[in-house]
Amino acid sequence: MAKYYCMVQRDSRPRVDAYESVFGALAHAARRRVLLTIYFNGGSMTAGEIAAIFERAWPTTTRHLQVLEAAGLLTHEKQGRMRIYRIQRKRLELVKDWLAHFSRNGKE
Amino acid sequence: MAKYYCMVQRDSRPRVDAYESVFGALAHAARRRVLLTIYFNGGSMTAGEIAAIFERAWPTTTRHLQVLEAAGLLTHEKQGRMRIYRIQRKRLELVKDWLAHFSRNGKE
DNA sequence: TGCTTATTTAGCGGTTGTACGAAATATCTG
DNA sequence: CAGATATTTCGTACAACCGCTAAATAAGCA
Repeated sequence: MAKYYCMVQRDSRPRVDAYESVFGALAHAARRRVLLTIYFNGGSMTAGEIAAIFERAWPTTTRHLQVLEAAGLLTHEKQGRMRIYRIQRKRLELVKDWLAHFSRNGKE
Repeated sequence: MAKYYCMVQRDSRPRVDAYESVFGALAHAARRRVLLTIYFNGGSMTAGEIAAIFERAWPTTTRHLQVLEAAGLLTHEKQGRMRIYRIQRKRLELVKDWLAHFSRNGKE
């Protein structure tokens, strides 16, 4: 009866949850597009600018923005009655970190 | 009335669909764990070995394997009555490719 | 104050995803 | 062939997700 590496991460729970929320957020095409759109428009946009670009109803976009923010991929600040969403590129590195598991040098 | 980059990818549909399936597959913790587990066990494992490690019922794991395979992250071959799943590391580079959009040099 | 603009919250159908147990398929073994 | 092993397919129940409309909140403006 052979033994296998199980890849359960018992500790570092915050990191596990972080993967969960980040990968979850990136799982939807609209949310990936939101990130790209904000990024290519200089890193920040108001909710209205974002919502105007997408076909969905505004509340739908709001929801996506919230998912992205919960994942730490966006932050927002108020400016008057507008909310400015700013991309957190650093957070995307979590994905890169996860991918790095598969690039141990020494393996083909 | 300002104009914004919209980030709609009208062409290259296969690539868009590929993102969809790959990010979708990675959105579930169990599937991410399957990939890591197979990778750290040498790149391939039988369905039974994989199913034995996870708490879920076997049919559930089968489904996850199918999702991963549909995304191109795994392939399988039959060997007798066993099915050997093999990781396709190359496919993970799609994720890296997508991330690369956010690392234009010249930007802070 | 009352009207407009900006944006979110609430609530509700519809679709999709997840997990399970039972049954089916396929292969090996005696 | 009969039985055991390996794995998937099927059918179902439940939860999560998505998108919508209507209503609420909040800020700016006359």
